[in-house]
Amino acid sequence: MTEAEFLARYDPGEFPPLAVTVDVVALTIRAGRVHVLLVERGAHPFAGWRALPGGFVRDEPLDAAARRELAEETGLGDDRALDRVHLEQLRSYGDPGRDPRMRVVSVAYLAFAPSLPDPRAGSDAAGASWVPVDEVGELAFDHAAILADGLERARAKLEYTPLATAFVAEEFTIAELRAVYAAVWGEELHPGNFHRKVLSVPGFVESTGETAARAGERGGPKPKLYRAGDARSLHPALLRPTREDGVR
Amino acid sequence: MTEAEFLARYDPGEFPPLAVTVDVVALTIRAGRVHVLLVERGAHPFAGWRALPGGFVRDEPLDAAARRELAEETGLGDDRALDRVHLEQLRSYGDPGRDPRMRVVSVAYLAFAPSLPDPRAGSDAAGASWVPVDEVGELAFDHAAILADGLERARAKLEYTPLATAFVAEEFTIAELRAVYAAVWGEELHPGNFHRKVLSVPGFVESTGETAARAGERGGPKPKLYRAGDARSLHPALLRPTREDGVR
DNA sequence: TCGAGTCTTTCTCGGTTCGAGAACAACATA
DNA sequence: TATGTTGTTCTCGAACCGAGAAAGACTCGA
Repeated sequence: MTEAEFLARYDPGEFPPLAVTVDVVALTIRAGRVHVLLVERGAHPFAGWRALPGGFVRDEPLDAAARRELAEETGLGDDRALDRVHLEQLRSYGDPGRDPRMRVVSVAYLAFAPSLPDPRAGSDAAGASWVPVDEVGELAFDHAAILADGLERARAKLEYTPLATAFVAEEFTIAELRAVYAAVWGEELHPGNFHRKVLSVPGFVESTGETAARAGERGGPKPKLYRAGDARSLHPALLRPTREDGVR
Repeated sequence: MTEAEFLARYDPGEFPPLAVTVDVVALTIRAGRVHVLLVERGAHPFAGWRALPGGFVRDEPLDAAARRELAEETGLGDDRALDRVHLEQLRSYGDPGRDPRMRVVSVAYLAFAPSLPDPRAGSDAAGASWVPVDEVGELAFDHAAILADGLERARAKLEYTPLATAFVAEEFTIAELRAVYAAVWGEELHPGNFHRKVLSVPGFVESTGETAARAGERGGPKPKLYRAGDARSLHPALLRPTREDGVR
């Protein structure tokens, strides 16, 4: 049997019905707090509940599906702002029963974005909005668990990758970078030590040679400006302040 | 429309045909070299090629499917040895065209096992065997890329998790643990420094108080025995010997 | 305009960790 | 018994880290 013959005989119907979706955990930072993009579901199941943006996969790669869903829900489809969004696969969720309609395997993606404008509702969602992660209540399906996994992944990746630069504008100050770490880790960092570490890691940031036009709202000198370097991992790493021994 | 009404009207056929499989990257260490479990495909497509063990997902959680496939391909279905295998999700692969038959989304799993016996071929595979990873040639589908991703994940997880203990027996020596690191990272480690670091990380290993009955084949004192501790991450981490700056 | 407070940036200091090397005893093999 | 190998412990200097502080530069309110 040749490959062509096999293809002709192949019957997709022999597999039980099963759908694949992508769900996107899109994170950004506003006013020093981590926010996640949520939509309000208009259709059953979980009508009226809030959920992660997502939808069924079409004839496209998985990451293209994730980017498409993100563009639709933010209403930034044609905007160049989405090009700067860092997108990576989180993991897949496929427990039977996680969707009451049928077996649905969802490939979750994690997106990191600089501060984006408020979304306009796309066609799929009754409404979309950025919600502070500590004010997110119950979510549809198992989306609360997916969000928790995404946040933990983000916290971990700050340690050993230059991920924080995805949350700030193209040019940024060390203090803005420190604010990203403080928001995601939920604790303040020593400004002096943070400054020393960031500048000592090769390829993390590079100086633009320029200085911000204005200082912070409450005073201080005009900070220097930096842009992201070419490093893809941080050596040495920027470790989180010591966790209690119990966590391990 | 109530939830029940919605379920009754729901038509799974409106989605394009699509299949979900699990593929398993099962790693073990034999004679100081990393091996991966491969099967020889008996059916089209890629008949005669080697591939990762895997198959279609049934009415079961994804990780249960991965464990089932692993049991079938190793022929260790009833054996208690599989309980000691560490299994975790790697990531999903779903590019259109990765399977010539139809759209197939594969959820890849990564398994770490102490030295297992040679597999007996299961029903799905013409033959299964442990192959040194540096002797693996071309593989069916995109399995070579999946294997590469799995190896990179394994290398990274050795740094900050007690994963290495999954490759050794329940009781082990520090030297055996060091051999795991040497095999996965592909370079020798300083015995003295490794010893100091492993014992200094809280919860990595705990002493059994006993000593091995015999020394190594080529001499040396009888080493002390340890078992895995209760830590789920290593603080401080066991960092890889410095990579070149170019890699970053 | 002046003073108080804030913030960036740089420096110091002591404790901890790390890599490299060495010492020593226990053991296997020839 | 002689020789080589290995597990374990130790030393030493360099690098790194957390905490604290100092010096300016700046904003805001009095």
